[in-house]
Amino acid sequence: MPKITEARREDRRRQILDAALVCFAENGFHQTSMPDIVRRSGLSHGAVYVYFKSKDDIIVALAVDRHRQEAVLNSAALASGDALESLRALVRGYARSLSEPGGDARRRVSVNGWAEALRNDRVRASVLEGVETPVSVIAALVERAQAQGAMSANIDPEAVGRSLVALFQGFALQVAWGEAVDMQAAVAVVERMLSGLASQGDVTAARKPRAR
Amino acid sequence: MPKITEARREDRRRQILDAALVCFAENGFHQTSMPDIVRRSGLSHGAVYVYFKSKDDIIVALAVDRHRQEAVLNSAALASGDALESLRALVRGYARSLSEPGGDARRRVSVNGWAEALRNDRVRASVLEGVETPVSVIAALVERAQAQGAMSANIDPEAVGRSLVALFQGFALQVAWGEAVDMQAAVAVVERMLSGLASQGDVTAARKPRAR
Amino acid sequence: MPKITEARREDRRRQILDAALVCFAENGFHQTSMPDIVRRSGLSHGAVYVYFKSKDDIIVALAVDRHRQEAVLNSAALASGDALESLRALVRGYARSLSEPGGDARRRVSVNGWAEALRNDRVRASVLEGVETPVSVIAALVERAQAQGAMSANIDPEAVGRSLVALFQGFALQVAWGEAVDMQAAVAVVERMLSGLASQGDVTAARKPRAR
Amino acid sequence: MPKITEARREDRRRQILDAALVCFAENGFHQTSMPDIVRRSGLSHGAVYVYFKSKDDIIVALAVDRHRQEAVLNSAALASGDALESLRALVRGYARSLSEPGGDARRRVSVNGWAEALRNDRVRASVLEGVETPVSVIAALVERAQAQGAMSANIDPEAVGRSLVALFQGFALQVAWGEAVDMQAAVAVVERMLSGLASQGDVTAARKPRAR
DNA sequence: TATGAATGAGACTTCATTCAT
DNA sequence: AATGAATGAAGTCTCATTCAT
Repeated sequence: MPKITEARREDRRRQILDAALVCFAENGFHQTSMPDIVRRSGLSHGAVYVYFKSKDDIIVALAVDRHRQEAVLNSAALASGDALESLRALVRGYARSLSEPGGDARRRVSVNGWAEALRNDRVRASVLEGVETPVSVIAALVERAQAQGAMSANIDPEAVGRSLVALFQGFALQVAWGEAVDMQAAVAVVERMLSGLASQGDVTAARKPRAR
Repeated sequence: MPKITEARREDRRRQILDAALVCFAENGFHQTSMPDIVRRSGLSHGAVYVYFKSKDDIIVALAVDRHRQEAVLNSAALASGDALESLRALVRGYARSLSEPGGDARRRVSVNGWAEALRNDRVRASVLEGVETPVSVIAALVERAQAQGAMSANIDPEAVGRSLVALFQGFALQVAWGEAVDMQAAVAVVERMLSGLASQGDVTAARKPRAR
Repeated sequence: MPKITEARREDRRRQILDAALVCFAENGFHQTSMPDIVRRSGLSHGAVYVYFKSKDDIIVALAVDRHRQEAVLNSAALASGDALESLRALVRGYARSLSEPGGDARRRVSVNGWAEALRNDRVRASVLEGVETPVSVIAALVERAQAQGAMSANIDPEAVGRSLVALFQGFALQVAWGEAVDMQAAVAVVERMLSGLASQGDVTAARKPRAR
Repeated sequence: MPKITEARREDRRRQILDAALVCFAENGFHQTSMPDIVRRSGLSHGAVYVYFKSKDDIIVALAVDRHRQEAVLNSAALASGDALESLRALVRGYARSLSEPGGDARRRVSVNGWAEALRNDRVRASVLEGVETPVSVIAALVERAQAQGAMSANIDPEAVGRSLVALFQGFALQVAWGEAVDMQAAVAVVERMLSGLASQGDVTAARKPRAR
């Protein structure tokens, strides 16, 4: 029989996470103090601790939130029939999310999360799941494309997954730094790169067998 | 007139930076304390402050070191004549540096540096220079390849630069996390992708107009 | 006009005190938090404050409870006729209460109460009354024994009271610590000691004047 | 090559322990804050932490100090030849230490230590050793007295040890509380009690002429 | 140069208690 | 009567850095 409604409870949580996101984006996890978050959230010190047991829990909650949002993006990709086209759609989706205005803070916090994942097991779990999922989705699409004859059979599906994910991790990094990334041009290049994986690319492969 | 030789001075500096690298790799910049570094360096607290004015200076010094090492990798690429082959060589060079055994600490610290670059101007300068340089080198190679007719003219050279750099930033991240990245397979995929940028890729493009 | 019956009220009180006793026995008064007590009592935070104005009130209530229980033990002693035998009975009563299984928590909390009595006036009042009462009872028995000729007249009755109480305070302490106190052997020794106070001891005393 | 001499170091330590003793005597361990100790010691906050890793370490250090002082008292007792007289000397020694003017703070802290020993293993170790040592010493003296025929053979030596120690623990408690304990009268009673353990104290006393 | 004791601000978190519901 | 969210003061401890030696 809680004294406040579930909705209000969720509001408070969000209020804290929003405040934390802004602080973390500005100063990183470990140079943001709890007083910073408290101040920005407009709540009292103790109130924050009602909703989150520790600063670490706030960091983890943000990582989980982030991962949950991205999951939606990925799950949609497997629906369509044309595997190659699905891949291209996925690429465009990633690109779009990197161009999203107002997503700055979230992108900066993501980069902080990558570093945090190196030593914080809970963050690591969330972040790695956020990486492994798209890798698997892409690998599945590649396999489907290979089955459809649209992609050369001697390509390692997982390697394609890791490569595309790596590509967008790097883009995310550059965007977070505020570098002048021309996302449209980048997508054009990536689509050319994808075409290198398509079947006709094999001709090349046949002519120039790679050592391995 | 220094009371110790320049060589000894350099030794001390290295001793401190080595200690700091290990600590930072393990715990990140802001969860490593000066006492941690002092302890691991085997020096005294005060001695460390003789060589570095602040903890921040140590972080920056490591970033600069890192950047200096990478510069070598890039500068070599422009020498050879065949631009496309140079690109491939560059790719293999990056891949090799990611597989280098014993480079773990350095790679982990790099990821921390990416986050640090978001808010620490001196680190940012160093890190961004470390990104812009290869972007330019690759763009130059692409332009040369286009001039040689080995690459389609309607590709944005800088976008290729950003893409390849992004790719390896992402790989670096995944490797730093300890994920099972099959670097050899990855290189194979990247070379296929590069072939998508090569001239014959255009033929494909012409034959199979992209939906969008 | 209370909305709940007096019985229910008393139940709640007991529920809280029982929970507090367990917590205090485990962690002491000041390392037990109100949340600890609330959790263990199964009540809500606010409910506890309905029955006790403060944490201090809970501590005092336990001290008073304890004192009330012990009072019974003492009051019985004055009934019998043979003073010396009454003393022995008292000793056996104390010993029995120290051996009582399940009394562990109460004994541990007592020791905490002794320390608390050093600075908390309300606890002090309760605890000291719990000491002064048996001292008086024993002194009265000694005086009666002296009147009956069963005990040397030149013994200070209050000193005997303090001594016997001290003896059992010390035993209580050792038992609370979980030391291997052989209570039966201890009682045997104490009875021997009591016999030293009995009349025939005087002969010795007379023959062998103490140095001091 | 410490920057300060060992003596100065020891001075500082003592300065802190003295301050802590006064604070603990006044308010107990857990109602004394580190700022309290810092303030009274006249040192800076950080300086205290140079000498003691934690508040707990200060508490333990006091317990150890205390135990070391008492050890002297006990070790002396085994020297003399006459076991019964040694026992009496021990009793007078204990009594003297309870009358020592200026020992108030130390006695109050001891009582706090007893409570602390219930849950703090390091304090417990120190405190229990401080109890077990005199118990053993007394038991040894009793055995020697029995061998000398000065004490009835059917008395449990350890029980005597525990009893005498208990007696003085109880006295210490009453003195710490500031009760009007007439130590001289108490010693007189204790010596009578001891005589109850001597051979003639036996019911059999008449039948069993004592050696001495 | 080098030492390491010292500083004191500030970190995270918990607490006893209150009070709107 | 009872709930449990909220308060904000205060707790312990660590930190980057300085400076007497």
